[in-house]
This record gives sequence, structure tokens and C-alpha cells, in this order.
Amino acid sequence: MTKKYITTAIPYMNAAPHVGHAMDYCLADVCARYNRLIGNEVKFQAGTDEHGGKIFRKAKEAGIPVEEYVSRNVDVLKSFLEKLNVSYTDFVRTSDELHKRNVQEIWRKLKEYIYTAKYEGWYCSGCERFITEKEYDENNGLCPDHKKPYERLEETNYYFKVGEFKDRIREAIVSNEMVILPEFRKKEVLKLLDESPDVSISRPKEQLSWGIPVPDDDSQVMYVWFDALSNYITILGYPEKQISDWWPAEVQFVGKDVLRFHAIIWPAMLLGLGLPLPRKLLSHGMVLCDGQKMSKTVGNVVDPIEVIDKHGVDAFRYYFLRHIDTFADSDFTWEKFENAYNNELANDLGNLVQRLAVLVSKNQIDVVDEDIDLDNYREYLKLMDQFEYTKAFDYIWERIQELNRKIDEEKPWEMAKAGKTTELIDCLSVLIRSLLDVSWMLSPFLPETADKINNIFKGKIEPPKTPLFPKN
RNA sequence: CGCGGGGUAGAGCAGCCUGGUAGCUCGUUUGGCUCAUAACCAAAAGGUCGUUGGUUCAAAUCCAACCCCCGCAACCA
Repeated sequence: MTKKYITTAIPYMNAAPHVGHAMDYCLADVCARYNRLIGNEVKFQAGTDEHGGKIFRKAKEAGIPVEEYVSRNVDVLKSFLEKLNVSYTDFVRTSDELHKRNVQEIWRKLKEYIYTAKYEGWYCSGCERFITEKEYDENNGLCPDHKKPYERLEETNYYFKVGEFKDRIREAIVSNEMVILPEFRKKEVLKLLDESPDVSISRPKEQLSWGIPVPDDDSQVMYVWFDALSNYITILGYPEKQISDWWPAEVQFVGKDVLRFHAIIWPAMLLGLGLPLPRKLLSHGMVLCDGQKMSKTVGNVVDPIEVIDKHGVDAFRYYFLRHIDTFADSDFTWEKFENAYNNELANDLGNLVQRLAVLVSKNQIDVVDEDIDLDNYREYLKLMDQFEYTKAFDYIWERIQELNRKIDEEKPWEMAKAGKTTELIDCLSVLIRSLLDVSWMLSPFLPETADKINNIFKGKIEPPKTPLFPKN
């Protein structure tokens, strides 16, 4: 039994989760369930990123103490994970005492790579942040949100020497010591690496009160990325505990938008701590709605809960794992969702289970439990190991279509009418066996459905009272 | 000349690395079947593979130039 540590990016707690957040969790959950299926022991982290000025302001706007504000959002996220049927094993909050203490220790350990420097730039007191020169030029020196002119401001911050580690990071990426998937993202990161400057990792307290204090300096708090990235190891107990059982992570799932932090700053931190780099970084695409990035102003935000409540978790997971590309951006529309649901889940799979169950219920046969022989699943295992989840689905669906075809060709109902019992039983046994294979392969993706199928064909076989995927 | 991805049937995509009759899913049309959730099975229609030029016996595939879309450029999942 091999130990595998799987992580997800921790969402920033300034709003309720939307379908975009589901990507990370769906992918990681499949990976986790798949690993358990083939006999590995899995630690599966999830958590929340709770510090920073943005959250502080949001809480203030809502008129709630910031601790309560984030706690509420954490509850929302947790119930979301439950609804999504995500099998995480550990949950970290960056406001946890243990996390805070450990991050401060991490800071201390990295001290030789931390220095102070002055930063001077354009600043908007409304946004409470610095803006780039380019942004300044584009907006002609006036903040579009606050209609106020930018001010020239200077502040002293702590910086982390990312530059020290660039060569080693590049080497690790090129040699696949740290694999970045997909390949085109790897190229992107290698390019970005050249231009990566040292990063600021603190802010003056007056500007950012909601954060972890910098050790031995009351005037500064940590910048959120330093705080947030550390979660992957503070949850394991680092540096208080030995973490070599679980670290390095087998795979860290991140959105393409945060890949740069995970592929450059995070490895720099790890190298500074003398820890190994994660084995794989998987960067997935974004979910678009009607071809556009989701945004409240456009009004195209899809509420994942609505989808789940309407058609069930597995329908949701199915759509996001098969029809949202694992690596590239893809589109969610209700039309596409309904299509996939009706054609693929209800007609192909649901109806197959139904017709087979009915056939067998009229001619009861015992299904013998057979041990899974992984050799029969080589193609599937290969795709799963490469995170080719949409292709794995294609493969499974070919099996499903094959079964439907086979039933049509062999016409077991005619065997029944003709009284050819032996032939009939042989035929049905083979069909059921194949369907259970399908169910096995499906189980990391659609755990509920796989369970239902297994239960139908266990003991006395009866067609399910309600279809697997009812149409409406 | 910032970087990256892409332009293939009505839609969504594969094929391109390793040139050789253009493929998949959905949709459309027709036929078959009746065990099944009006489901399932079979067949058909539908493409000058972004444009132009080059290499080659042969180019969606290799090379060059150009056009058009879409992401990214320090906190956006």
C-alpha cells in the first residue's frame, strides 16, 4: 500500500463557491478515489484561505466581525464539498492556530532568504493596493472604481529571494522531478520563470490588519500567498512534525490562474526549507458560461447547488469530468448539460441498467463475486494514471455502447421465449459481469451510481424502483 | 514583432509530432427492433481541413508569410 498525498487549492473566502471551484475538487476527488480503488492509502487535503485586505473589507461592508464572516463562508464551502461528494480527509483553515504558528516557524526557517526593501509605486487608497505602471497609464492616473487620482506611495516590505532558486526550479521542471501538466503550461511556466522577480511577502499592519503577524516585527503582517501556500505542509504538522510519510505530495491540483504561484514561489519556499518538491502539479482550465468567464455583472454565474439539486451529484460530476476539458477552458451551458444528461446518462447508461435488470429479474441468476483482475483494465488504468479523465470516460462509454449492441444482437428475450435456459443464463451472466466492470471503472467518477449498480445486481435482482437517471 | 493556445460538417472536438482514400459525439433524415427510461440497434445526408505560396509522386499533416478568435502580463477559482 503506497501513501499518496493529494491537495487542492484553498479558495479565497470572499464569496460563496460557484461552479468554477468545483473543478479542482472534482478532479482531485477522482484522483483520490481512483488511488483508493487500486489499493493506495490517500490523504486528501482541502481548506480555506481566510486572510487579506479584500476579505477584511467585505466583512466590513457586510457589517460582521471578520472572524464570523469567514466562518460562515467556511460552513458554506464545507456543505458544498459534502454535496459534491468530495472525499477529502483533512481540512485546513489559514486562521487555525496550528497553521498560524507553523507559518511563523516557516518564516523563521526561511529568514536567510528574506530581506527588507522599499517599494515605491502608484497606490489607490480606495482599492487599498498598488497598481502597475501600465494600469496607471491605461486609466490616466485615475482609479476607475473610486474616481480618485492615484497617489505616489512608498513602503518598506519584506521580500523573499525567489531569484536564488530559479535555476534549481527550472532544472526540476525540465527533468520532470516536478511534473507540470499539461505540457503547454509547463512551457508557460519555464518562460515565466525568467522574469520572476523576488516577491513581496509582507504588508504594513496599518494597511493590512487581517493576517498573520510577521515574527519579531509588530509593524508587518504576512502577505496572503506566503500564508496560503504554506497550508499544504502546515496541515501535515510541519515543522513540528516529520512529514516525510506524506510529503512530497503526489499531485497538487490548481487552477491555471494560480499556477504561477504554485510552480515558482511555492517550490522556492520548499527549496528554502530543504523539502522536496511536489511530484506533480496539475493545472486545469476555467469553466466558462456561455463562452464567457463567469461574472456577476454579466449575470452568467451558475450555481452548482442548483445543478446538483435538479439532477443529482453524479450528473454534476459527470458533466464536469467528461465535458469540461481537464486541461483547457470549456463551456457550461444548461443546454449542453441537459443533452449529456438525457443522452448519455439516462439513455445509454441508465437504460442499459434498467433493461438488463428487467431481463434478469424474469430469470433470476446468481452473480458470482469475482476478484478484480487489474490486467483486464490496462487501457483504463493507463488513462487514469495520465489524468486523461475525459478519455477514460470515452473508453467506459465505448464499453456501455458495446453492451447495448450486444443485447440487441443476442436477443436474450428470444432465448427466454424459446426456453433455452442454459444459453440464456450464460448470456446474461456475461452481460452482468461486463456491466459490473463498467461500474468498477465508473466508481471514482460517479461513486453513488456505481454503488447503485452494484446493489441492483447483488442477491435477488430487481429492476430499480426509480430509474438511475430519470428524465423529466 | 510581449508570451501562450486555437481556427477541421449545424454545434463541440480528434487527427498534425512519425505526410498516403477526412474521423468521433450531439443534432438532422430514414430503416430495424420491442427486453428497456418514446429507450436501444443500423444506415444516410452534411466538410474547397482560416488564407496564400513552397517542398513532395502525394499535405489537414512539413516549411514560409498573412488574416481572424481566445487566454495571460503580481493576487482573477
